[in-house]
Amino acid sequence: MKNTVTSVDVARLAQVSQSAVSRCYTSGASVSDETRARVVSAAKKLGYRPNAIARSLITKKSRIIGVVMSQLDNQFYPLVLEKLSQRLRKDGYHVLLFINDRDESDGVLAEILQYQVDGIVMASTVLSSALARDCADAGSPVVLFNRMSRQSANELHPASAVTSDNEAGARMVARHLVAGGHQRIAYLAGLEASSTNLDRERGFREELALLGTRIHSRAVGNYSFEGAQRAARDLFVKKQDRPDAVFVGSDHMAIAAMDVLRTELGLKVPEDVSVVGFDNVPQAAWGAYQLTTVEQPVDLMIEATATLLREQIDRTATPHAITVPCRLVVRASTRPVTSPARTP
Amino acid sequence: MKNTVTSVDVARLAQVSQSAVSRCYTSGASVSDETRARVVSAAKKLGYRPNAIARSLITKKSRIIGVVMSQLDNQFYPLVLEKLSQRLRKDGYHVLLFINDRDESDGVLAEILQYQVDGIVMASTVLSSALARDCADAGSPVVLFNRMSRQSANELHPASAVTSDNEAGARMVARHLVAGGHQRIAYLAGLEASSTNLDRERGFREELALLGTRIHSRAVGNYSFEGAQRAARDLFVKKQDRPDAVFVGSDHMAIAAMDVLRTELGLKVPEDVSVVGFDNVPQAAWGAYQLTTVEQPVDLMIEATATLLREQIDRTATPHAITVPCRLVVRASTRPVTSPARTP
DNA sequence: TTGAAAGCGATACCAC
DNA sequence: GTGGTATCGCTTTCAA
Repeated sequence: MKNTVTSVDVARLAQVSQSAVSRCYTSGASVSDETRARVVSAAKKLGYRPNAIARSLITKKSRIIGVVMSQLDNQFYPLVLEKLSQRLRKDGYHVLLFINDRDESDGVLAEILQYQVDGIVMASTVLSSALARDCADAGSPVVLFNRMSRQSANELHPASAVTSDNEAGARMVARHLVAGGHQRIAYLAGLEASSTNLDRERGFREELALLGTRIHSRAVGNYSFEGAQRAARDLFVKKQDRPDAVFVGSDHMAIAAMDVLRTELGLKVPEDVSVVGFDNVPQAAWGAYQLTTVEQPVDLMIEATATLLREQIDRTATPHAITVPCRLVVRASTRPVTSPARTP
Repeated sequence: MKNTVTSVDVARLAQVSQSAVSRCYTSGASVSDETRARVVSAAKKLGYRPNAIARSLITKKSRIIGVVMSQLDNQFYPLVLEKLSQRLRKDGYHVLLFINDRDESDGVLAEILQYQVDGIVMASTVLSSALARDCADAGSPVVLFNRMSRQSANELHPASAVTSDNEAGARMVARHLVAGGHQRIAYLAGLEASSTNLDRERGFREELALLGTRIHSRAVGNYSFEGAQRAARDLFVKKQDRPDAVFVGSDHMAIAAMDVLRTELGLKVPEDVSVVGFDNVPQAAWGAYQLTTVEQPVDLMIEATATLLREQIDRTATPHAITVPCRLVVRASTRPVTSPARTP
């Protein structure tokens, strides 16, 4: 922070008032061509850049959005971060990033709010719902990304949220696996308290029931790579009555699970066991695995996030939730529907 | 940005002067216990939080570091981002994130500078060196992460930089592969103009020469997943005189290459071909591949970055470069040194 | 220790 | 269209 050249300096050099300089940098102000020319040239000569901090102070708009995230090792989130940052930039916003590491999460909020952010996007699974509420209480527009909060559902503490239709996605998986002739279908859960996991598991369970079957076995991976490795071992270590398919609560965990299946347990995917993920990570993540997955439409979700933020910032609508559809993309990690297993 | 409760409000409620309130929130100010107690209680009652924007305006310190990054699909960078953000937070700094998408890069600088950041970390490969120079010219402390700039080397336009010893790392790879008995060693290059790639390739080439051999074949992947896939096809598609080892310029590309080798070309790693990467991506990235790689010590690099930033911010040292050692971690993607290939 | 007052660098409203 | 002036919320002398 060394840029010591101010609008006053420019005004002096350009022989105009300081107000005139200011007008040249605020859109929709009336400045004569001549004045503007002199200001611009003076500004260039001095290397002047308007001070966004000072501007924020008076306009009461920082043009900064606080983004709270965790689990950047799950490739879904870097992807979201990248697209979100680009999308917000189009609206003239910048991203102040807060990465929270499980335990600590209260300090984050206080720090965010001090920076007078215009809005907050919470894309962190490990964040307590209370936090979102606190933000809302503090008057800051908040959008929950990929998670709903109980409070918002109850309309007690309104917070906007954007999610994909996790339940419907999970139902598709159930139908796909049953149609593929699978008999012993396991579920590898994410963080049990998270809304995504609750919705996915519920949809999966209910649709299986409709199809006359049920979850064969279940383990918890807590949305972490190591957790999913352990869970996969638990599910598949015993040879008898082994699952012949597993629906994993996230792509990130699905990749971990497949590693274990193939490398440690010598199982073939999908010959021995079909694997389905959820989320939509870039190909660089699943690579040769050709993972069948329920894709969340990231672009739509980002767009919805931008919309919800705008609505709250402009106070043009009250907080609400947007749910976008997701779709099942079948790749080589599951057996085709007309599978040998179907006609044993 | 709605927090309309100011220090004046608190002062009124606490029956003290506004200055007194301010002192309670600046470390090293003298306030009596009684005054502090009244202020704190009033602040809590009103939900007061000091306005960081206003503070920055007067102190001329925003406590914000601009971080410029690209290629978040390369897992090395999310990892860096996470650790960097946490490290800077310990110093009381926050991260304003700029993700630049190849083409556009000039606009970024201007936007960063307007926010009066206290410093800038450039971890983007696609950034022109000129940009770093511009920042330095503007008087902003800049640290180049994982890349050197020609200018800084020439001492013409000083910029701090932290890199690992890419050249030494590449030499280790050369020795490892030759010791493993490999005869036809290929190099899969990253972005050809980048300093990392230049250093890695030079070290590799020179060490091979010392060992009495040379690069058998070479292709360019430009540090992208797709580019590396194509490059791997080019290198290995012809069955005759195929390389029996390949040093890939980054882990991200190495994973892409291994995908192609195993899935498309039916080659076994490391039986048919050994693969070595470079960078240090989390296990979630390479998973079952057990990739041999040159690990850059991320924590050391982050620490160096924080140090270089401090030095420049406090003007306690002139810009300079820090190079940290890296180490070869041998895993299952390369044949052991006492390999059958050695005694055919 | 405390309060009054002077800015920090910009925007916004005002007459002209 | 243009220049003066109050103001944004805070830190910082400076007397008291």
